[in-house]
Amino acid sequence: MIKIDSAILNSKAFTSLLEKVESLTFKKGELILKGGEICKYLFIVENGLLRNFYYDGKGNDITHWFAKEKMIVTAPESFFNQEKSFFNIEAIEDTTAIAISHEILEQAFENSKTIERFGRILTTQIMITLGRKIIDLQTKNAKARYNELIKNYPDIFRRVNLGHIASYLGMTQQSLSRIRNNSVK
Amino acid sequence: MIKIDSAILNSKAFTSLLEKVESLTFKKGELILKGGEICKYLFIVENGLLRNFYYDGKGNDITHWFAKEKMIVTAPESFFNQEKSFFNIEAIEDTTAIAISHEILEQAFENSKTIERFGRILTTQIMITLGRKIIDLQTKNAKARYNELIKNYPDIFRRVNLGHIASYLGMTQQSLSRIRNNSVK
DNA sequence: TTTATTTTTTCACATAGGTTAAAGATATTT
DNA sequence: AAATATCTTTAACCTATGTGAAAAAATAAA
Repeated sequence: MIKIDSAILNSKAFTSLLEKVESLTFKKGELILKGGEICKYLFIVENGLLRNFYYDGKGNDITHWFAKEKMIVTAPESFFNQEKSFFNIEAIEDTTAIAISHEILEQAFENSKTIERFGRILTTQIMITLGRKIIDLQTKNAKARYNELIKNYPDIFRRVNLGHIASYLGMTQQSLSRIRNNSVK
Repeated sequence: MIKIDSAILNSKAFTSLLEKVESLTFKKGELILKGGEICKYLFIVENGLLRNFYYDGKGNDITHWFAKEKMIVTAPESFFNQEKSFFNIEAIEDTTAIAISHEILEQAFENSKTIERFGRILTTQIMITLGRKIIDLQTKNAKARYNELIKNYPDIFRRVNLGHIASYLGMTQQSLSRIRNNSVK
């Protein structure tokens, strides 16, 4: 979950990039990108909520990433390398999002050092976030991971159903329910 | 575990960056960066093997990242943001590594679009790799994660002790041993 | 407001992998 | 080559979390 700084969103280079892009709308429940397709867009959510998730076709649905207002989401390996996507993206709420196409973004990277720099810093922060998540999965138990999320992103619990949150936290929905209610230490 | 493409290593922009940096040597077992310190360098291993690991002070030692020849390693959040490090770095073998300081790299980012671009692409690939690892931890059992590593990086097993590999794979050393020997499905 | 649908909780039971401790191996130092 | 230190395996036991199924609650639709 990566929020884009307003200073950047309002920068000259960025606003001129945004002039070239479309804003798309999605209905709640809509599947925006299906695994196996090539991801055309990187989205910046204006309003609503998107989630990126892995689905293995056998019932494993793992939320990888939520994106609410001002947050960014895509299927990274697919969008940046223009290969078949490992992830899916869906709208959890009715959503409008700025959709930056691969072509437009690559042009922007070519033409603007500021944008290139912004891209580098953004991916660096995501890299850091994901690295922490790996360590959390390996060192914290389910209860501690839950507490961490509720501390840092309490609003997510109001907007997303618990099944998605559970998989994001690396546990089953039943475990999350058990943690929330029963007194799991 | 991210390998740097030779074409990039040999590019003009990169070789001119490399003229400005030092090559450091470390003895096997040497702690290069201790959690809590600020990470000065991003390393590109020339010879030997480094590992980045998390240590919580209570016996949890989690290998996060191995770097052998031509691979890159640092403590990302510390190096890029110049804040106290969450991770440690140590030499697993006698190692020589190109050590690019934060200052030099930031200058290079400023002065060279090629380097800035390289940085962006590199962090993008790391982001993708870490994203996959999260899904693997959540969907694959210990045995499957082991098989994956031995398929993709068989040499790591020859050079690194099993305790480090086990924590990299998100399991205890005893579990790894059980998987290797007993017939765990 | 009734009916249908989706989400959340509950519960009994199963199990992968953790824990603790010790014994074997292997490597390193004296 | 003994002695010491480090690494790996083994084994018995334990527990956090998964599984499967159902009930309860909430939400949406008719």
